[in-house]
Amino acid sequence: MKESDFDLEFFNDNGFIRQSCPSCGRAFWSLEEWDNCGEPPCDEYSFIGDPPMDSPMDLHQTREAFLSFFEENDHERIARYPIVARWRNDVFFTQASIYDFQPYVIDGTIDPPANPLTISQTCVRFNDIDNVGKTGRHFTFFEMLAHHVFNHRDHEEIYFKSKTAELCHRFFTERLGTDPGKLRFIEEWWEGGGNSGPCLEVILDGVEVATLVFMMYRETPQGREMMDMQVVDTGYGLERICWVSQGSSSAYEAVFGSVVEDLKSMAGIEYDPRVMKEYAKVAGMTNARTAADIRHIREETAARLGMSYEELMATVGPLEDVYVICDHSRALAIMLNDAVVPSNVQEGYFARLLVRRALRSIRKLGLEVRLSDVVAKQVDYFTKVIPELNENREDILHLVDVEEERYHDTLTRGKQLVERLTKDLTPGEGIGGERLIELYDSHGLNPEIVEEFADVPVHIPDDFYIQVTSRHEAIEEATGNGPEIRKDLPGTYPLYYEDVKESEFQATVIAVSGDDVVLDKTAFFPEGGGQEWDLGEIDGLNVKGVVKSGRTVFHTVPGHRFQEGDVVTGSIDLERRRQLMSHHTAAHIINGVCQSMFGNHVWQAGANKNVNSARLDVTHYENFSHEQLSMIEEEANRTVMEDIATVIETIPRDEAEGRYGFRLYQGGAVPGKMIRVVSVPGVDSEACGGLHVDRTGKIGPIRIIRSKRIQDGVVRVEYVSGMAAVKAMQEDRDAVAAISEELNVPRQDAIRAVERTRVELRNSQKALEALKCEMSQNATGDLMSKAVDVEGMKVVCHITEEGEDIDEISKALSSQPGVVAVVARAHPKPRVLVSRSKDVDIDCRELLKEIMAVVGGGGGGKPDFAQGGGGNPSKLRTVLDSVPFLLRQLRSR
RNA sequence: GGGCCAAUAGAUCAGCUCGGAAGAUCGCCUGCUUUGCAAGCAGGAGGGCGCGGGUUCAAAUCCCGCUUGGUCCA
Repeated sequence: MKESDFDLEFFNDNGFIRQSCPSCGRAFWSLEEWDNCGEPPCDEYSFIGDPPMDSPMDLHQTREAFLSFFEENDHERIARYPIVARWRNDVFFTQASIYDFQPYVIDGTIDPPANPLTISQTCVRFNDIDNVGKTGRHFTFFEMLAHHVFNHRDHEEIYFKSKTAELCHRFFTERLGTDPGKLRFIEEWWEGGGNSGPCLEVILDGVEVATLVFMMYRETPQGREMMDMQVVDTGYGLERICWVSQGSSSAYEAVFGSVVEDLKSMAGIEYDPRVMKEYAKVAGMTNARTAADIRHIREETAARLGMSYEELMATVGPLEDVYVICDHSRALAIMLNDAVVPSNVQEGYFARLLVRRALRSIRKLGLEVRLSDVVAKQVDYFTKVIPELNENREDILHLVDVEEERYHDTLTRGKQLVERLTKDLTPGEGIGGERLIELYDSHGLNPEIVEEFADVPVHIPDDFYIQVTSRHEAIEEATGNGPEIRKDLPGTYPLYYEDVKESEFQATVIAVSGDDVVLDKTAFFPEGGGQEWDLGEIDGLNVKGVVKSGRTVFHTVPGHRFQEGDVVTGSIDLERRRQLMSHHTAAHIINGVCQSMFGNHVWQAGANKNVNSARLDVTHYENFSHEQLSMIEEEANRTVMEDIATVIETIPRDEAEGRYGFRLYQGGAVPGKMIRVVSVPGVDSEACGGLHVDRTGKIGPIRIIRSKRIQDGVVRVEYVSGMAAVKAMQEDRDAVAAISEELNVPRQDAIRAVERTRVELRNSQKALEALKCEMSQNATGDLMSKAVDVEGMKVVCHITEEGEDIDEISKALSSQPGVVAVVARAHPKPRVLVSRSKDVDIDCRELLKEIMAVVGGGGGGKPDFAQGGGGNPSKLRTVLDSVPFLLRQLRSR
């Protein structure tokens, strides 16, 4: 057996005993000797009703106890990071405190904000969402308390394994008053996100209260490598510790404070602590993974209490719904505060999921409460630790209301759908199988709701959700890799950041590859941040494109003959650049205006600025109205006219974040220690690598063209500014002038004139149609007089001339009594209609068949009307003449 | 990022399986009945079947692509 990773000074000097658990076989350290490792399923909870700590703490007290303890022990307390991990593109949400420092702190790109540090990080995880409310310990939203150390090999070690275990032990014993002998440290191995290392699970009275990870290795295809950075990554469950301190029957009872009490009394729930205690114990023993596990927990609990499954569920069921509402409303408050806009894609979907699940629980309990009211309680409860919650209060609650309304609409649609569906069922037939799955998967109606809406039996298979999942599993995608970065070339010095108005420069060619030229320095701005590249010339040759790869700028200069070492002269098309800068600064202003106008949930979701037009995508729950677009336009132009000096500074990342917050990262993740921040003071500050005007007045007019909802939760604002805006105004003016001229009216009357013209056109079309119909009616008299009598039927055959309406003539003829009408047209393609009066007994299809047999082509229809076409038009005359004969033949069969 | 469902009259939908002259209900308009209202009776208007291709004598209907909305999953 390999030597222990945890032969620590702290354990050895203080008399800890290394033991091995007889049931799971894992090694653990403790001051006392134990029968097992203490973690379920080897052991069960023993703190319920008998907390091992000095005094019960609420959530806020627990957090404060932790953070202040580590502050007193030389850790710097830092603020939480947002719950949407915008600095990363591999995940949506912050799921652990270490996420805050990945990848740039861990890989050494930037320094940690403090070292060592302590934090309470807000997190969400959705993988166990089905267990929330049921197991007594699962949450979607939780806080991870942590102390972190980043030991780089170039610096002296701050502390590592031994001190970590010591601090942990001291926190539980000294600060919380836990009996030292109760703590057990299980040796484990941790792997995640391409890293790995040994770890200790800290067990207290049957529950894992902390995990101490020592991130030391990088897992590569070549094997395990030691990292330059040795990281202490601890995670203490705030909710767990709070729960243990109270010894309550479930974590939910401990952490939700007054919110859970309010809901219980609203729902009129009587709480039986004896049942819940047993339930929590059994749940704690089970690694709840599937619906079957949950069922097992319930059966086991019922057996222990000597009651039936149904009796147990009558007690536990409503409580579970209360807990779900508490959990989901809390997660929503934080997520919406951190600017998640509910939608049907990406991170927004998880917000929608929470809203809908919470509403279902409210519905099940029959509560007369809006979800936003519950979220408001959570906002109130958390605002003392997250002050922005109060600032964003209105915005958060509005988003919840909008989303509740959306679900209401879905249910209304769903109800109609189910009613229509059940109408067509044969008596006794129910809804089940594929149909039930489709109602959920395509229409958002889960089986319980369908059951409620339907007045027929609904058969819900036990593995319903598994079937839904398997539908989605079938296809696995292969995502392509991004463009390769050439790292073999030296960097290009960016002259464009020094003086945006300097158009001429000299530089030396340092590499050549096909049409691409690399210079030692350049004033050409490469494509980036949604801003298009500069155009211009190098030694008189046109530059077609400029891109940056890594730190190297490539100029595409077709037909060049440059060689390494050549000294060249570049010149920039400054007019173009001025336009691009105008569009770029305008984007920042529009973004800032939208945020202050509509709320904190508005974020940039994408942008593009070229020379003729520009667009900015922002997160928002509905498209902007014309009035709102006008307001945005007015406000943006006001900012322009105030002629504010823009500020561009390159400052350390932590300083920038401290000053402007995470709103900086409108354009997404930005690597590096130093960040270039572009500010329009009082309006907007963003990390941005683009080129900007130095005063907002230079933007010129900003003109919003239109907006459209490009996906649920994202609105695209199309705009132009500067000379492009002037051009757009001119185009509009010219268009209106052209329209008025065409209509021969003064421009202020143009709209009325267009309306009138449209109505007139429409009336004329109607009149023409009526006229055609009338003419056909009139023509019937003429045609009827030429009718041939065949066995009492008046047979009319006619080939239409130019201008006659074949359909109307056919209809008019057969609306008279006793008629068989064959109306044909030769151009542009042969077409034959056979119709008859109601009182005539022949099958038009058979007659048509005979006719088309001669003409060629095909046809078909109904007994009283058939139509066909194709074939040879020159045969029409002859075949129509033979219709009386054909009819007689048919009759004689 | 991916799967599924949908788009037809002002609104809600049928018609699509299996191609053959575009329907229902509500709402709207006119008239009658009623002191008035709700309603009832009689009549009427209202439709480029989301867009673009293709197959066919013929497409709302079948095939392909797109747009818009909904929904589920990650």
